[in-house]
Amino acid sequence: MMNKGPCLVRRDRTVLLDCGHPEFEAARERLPVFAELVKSPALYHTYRITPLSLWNAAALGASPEEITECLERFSGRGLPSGLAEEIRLLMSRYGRLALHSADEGERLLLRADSEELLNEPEVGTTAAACGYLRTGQLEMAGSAARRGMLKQELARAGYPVLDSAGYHKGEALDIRWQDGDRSFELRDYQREAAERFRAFGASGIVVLPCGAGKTLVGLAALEASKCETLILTSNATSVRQWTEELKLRTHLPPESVGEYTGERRQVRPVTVATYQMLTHRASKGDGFKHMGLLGERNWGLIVYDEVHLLPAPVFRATAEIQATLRLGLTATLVREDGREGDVFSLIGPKIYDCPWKTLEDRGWIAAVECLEIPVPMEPEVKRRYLHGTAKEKFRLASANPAKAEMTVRIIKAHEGASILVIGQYLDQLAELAAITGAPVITGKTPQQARMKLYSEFNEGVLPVLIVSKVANFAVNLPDASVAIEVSGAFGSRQEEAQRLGRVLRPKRGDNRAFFYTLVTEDSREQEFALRRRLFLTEQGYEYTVMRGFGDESGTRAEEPGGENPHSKEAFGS
DNA sequence: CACTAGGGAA
DNA sequence: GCAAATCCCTAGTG
Repeated sequence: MMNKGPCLVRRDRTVLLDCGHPEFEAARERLPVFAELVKSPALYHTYRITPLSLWNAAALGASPEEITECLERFSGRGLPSGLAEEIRLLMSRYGRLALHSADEGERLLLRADSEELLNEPEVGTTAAACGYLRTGQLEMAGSAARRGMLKQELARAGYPVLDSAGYHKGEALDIRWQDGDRSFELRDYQREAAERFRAFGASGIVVLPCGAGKTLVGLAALEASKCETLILTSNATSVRQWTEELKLRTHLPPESVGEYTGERRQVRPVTVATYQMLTHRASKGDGFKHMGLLGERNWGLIVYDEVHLLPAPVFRATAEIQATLRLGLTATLVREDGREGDVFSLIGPKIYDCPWKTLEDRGWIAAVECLEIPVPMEPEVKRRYLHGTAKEKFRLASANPAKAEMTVRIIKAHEGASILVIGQYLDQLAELAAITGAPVITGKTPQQARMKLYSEFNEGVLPVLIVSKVANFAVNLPDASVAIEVSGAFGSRQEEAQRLGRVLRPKRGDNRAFFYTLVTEDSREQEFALRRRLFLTEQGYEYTVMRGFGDESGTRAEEPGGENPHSKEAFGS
């Protein structure tokens, strides 16, 4: 089909990548810089170049020429007519409109680099709808209060705005690293990310994999900004982690660090709160009781941890406080609700990301082998499957009882390793527990019982632990060297990334880990399984399909010391 | 007053 | 387009 390069570039800004081509790897590394992976069946990956993916590339300093050259090289031929021009046009929009401050910050000026740009109906009417009026050939002016709204609406209309309106100072805070701890140093990529934030002198998002130490990047941002800071994160455990890191790594006195949660309401120079705290309301029609926290002190910086989880009301509130410096942290900038554009406009562009494989090459995270194990249905299950509705089909395939036996085989093959079994349905997990004898942790498991199981698992006393969706949230869940995914949500890319993250911590010895995903053969589960792994595929993870796992018996890896290399023979083929 | 169970929200 | 988990608040209990 393709005679030259690995890519077929189409006029609609999609790119087909041939997975069998010798230059596949090279192309796979370059494409994510400016395109998003949307489909990845076995033979061809489909990428899409969107305005947003181009703007993020532009924010990171890429030029349209580089992108066009890259596409030409990988397609081995010229691009469809007009495509290069379109890429140049879309990308050039980033930076052509800029916001500046005037009148001591009361009003803002929207400046364009050409008169035609302001004359574009999309630009003029959108800005006018935000209350911005023409004040000159190249200029419109309006209220600073509409700063977020203006950026959001213009970006939606296809015209991103470079925000150079600056930030208010915020209350100064004397924050320095705890220098008693000589062993502690930022890793090169953490320093680079923090440096980028400082160099930008503006808001933005840092993307790093699970376990790569995003918290430290956040602390470095605090240290660089030296102002009172509000940190927003996803859950109570994470709040606790932030406050502990703050006390451990910086010389801030404990009374300067506060937690604002259901348990305690401390508003201190550095305050950590949950998103749910901010968005809580007594009942549907009521107002948000705690959104006032955003203006409670003179915050100079707001850190949005797990920014991909940012709820809609916090978006709205964030639109109103655009004069406060913002740092977003996340492992996966993808959202399942399609609001990536609002993250871009209201928090900021991506200012740093590091491909997972790069961290793997440098040994900061484990090298994970991803294996897909097809599991057939027993005739009785198959019969019920064929008669079910679409929804029942997914449920039946996900909870396929034959997965239990397969799970047991995989556990056997990895004797001596720490193994997490992760699933979505409580009854399925209970059944697995009955068969394997391993304990289950679900949302109902009290915190104390969780801690006890965690530490047993950590010490290696407990080899197998079965976990429900708690694995998606629990930041303190111990690391494992093998994860077995037995079922998952409707194609959630984030969930897959989070679960893989459970085995990413570097391993002693050869630094290898295993991620198994059990998928029922000839079922609806397959399509969702493919969707789930899009983000990881984009990051360069390949899932090897392995049929009839463990059929040839007698191959078992055993090693003293717990961390065995899970001998290759056991995974032949 | 401290603690827990249960409801509502997203 | 589903099930499960989370968090916050309140009412009930001892």
